[in-house]
Amino acid sequence: MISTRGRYAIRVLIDMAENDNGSYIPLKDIAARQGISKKYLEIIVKDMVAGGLLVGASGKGGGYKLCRKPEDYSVGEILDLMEGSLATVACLADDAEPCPRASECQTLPLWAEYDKLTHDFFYSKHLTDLL
Amino acid sequence: MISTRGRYAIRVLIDMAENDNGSYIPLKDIAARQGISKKYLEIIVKDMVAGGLLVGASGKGGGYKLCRKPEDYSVGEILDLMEGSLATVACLADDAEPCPRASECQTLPLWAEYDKLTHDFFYSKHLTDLL
DNA sequence: CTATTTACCGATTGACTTAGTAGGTTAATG
DNA sequence: CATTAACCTACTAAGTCAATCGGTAAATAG
Repeated sequence: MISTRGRYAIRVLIDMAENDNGSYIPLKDIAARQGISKKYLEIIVKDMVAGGLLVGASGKGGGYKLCRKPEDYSVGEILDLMEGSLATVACLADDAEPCPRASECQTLPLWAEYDKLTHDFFYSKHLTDLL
Repeated sequence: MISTRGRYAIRVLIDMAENDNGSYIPLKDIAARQGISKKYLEIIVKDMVAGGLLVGASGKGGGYKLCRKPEDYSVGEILDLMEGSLATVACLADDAEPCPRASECQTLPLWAEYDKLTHDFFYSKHLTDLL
């Protein structure tokens, strides 16, 4: 299941792409339009800045701004960043400690195949596909 | 992420298919072969019986037995039963209360497309593909 | 210079889920 | 009738999720 972190991140990016006038957009406006708690969005948006999806600017006239063209954001990248991992099973996560059963595991190929399907699907979708 | 409930259920079925000699297999044997706590497997296997994946028999000489041919078990059915739902987002789960934003939601088609991909993938895989 | 706006930051919380464990009772058979 | 095995209810420790609370730092408009 995709959590609110990933889902809200995508909604924020869509909102920003559709309301982009070149200047910074205050989070307050995005939260109001999307009907999401501004306080909670702060946490999410902070991680998006850290992950290079957005740039922020403090003070009056500040807010957040996209730092790429909408077609250069893939959904897969957004979800990987916000969800930590899209891996189907723990042993296929990037930071997984090697599973001792891996060589004899009869289900691993199944999960690996599904993981590839998932990866290819989400990385083939871009922000522009959602506008 | 697929939890142990779904993963162990598949392993149990694989184990039973590979060690099928026509009679009932005690859970103790499966747990020992798979290196999984028998007590925990009890919970999982109980749900598998309730879901029509297995039949159980009490008493001496009892245990569990497959109730179909291995090719008639789809991975999708197993996971749907054990994980409750394979839905990517809550609003696409079978028991979901309708989302008021659904008609205007710009991401719903994305999740729906991915859900279909997931469903088709797992229902196309059968127990025989894992032996 | 100062009031306002806005991002940024850390800690906490309540509800829920996960992966088990503990301790039995019932059913069947050799 | 002793043994084996399924079946059943309850509990728990740890972790995650979706927030909320109460601030501090930075930038600008007037």
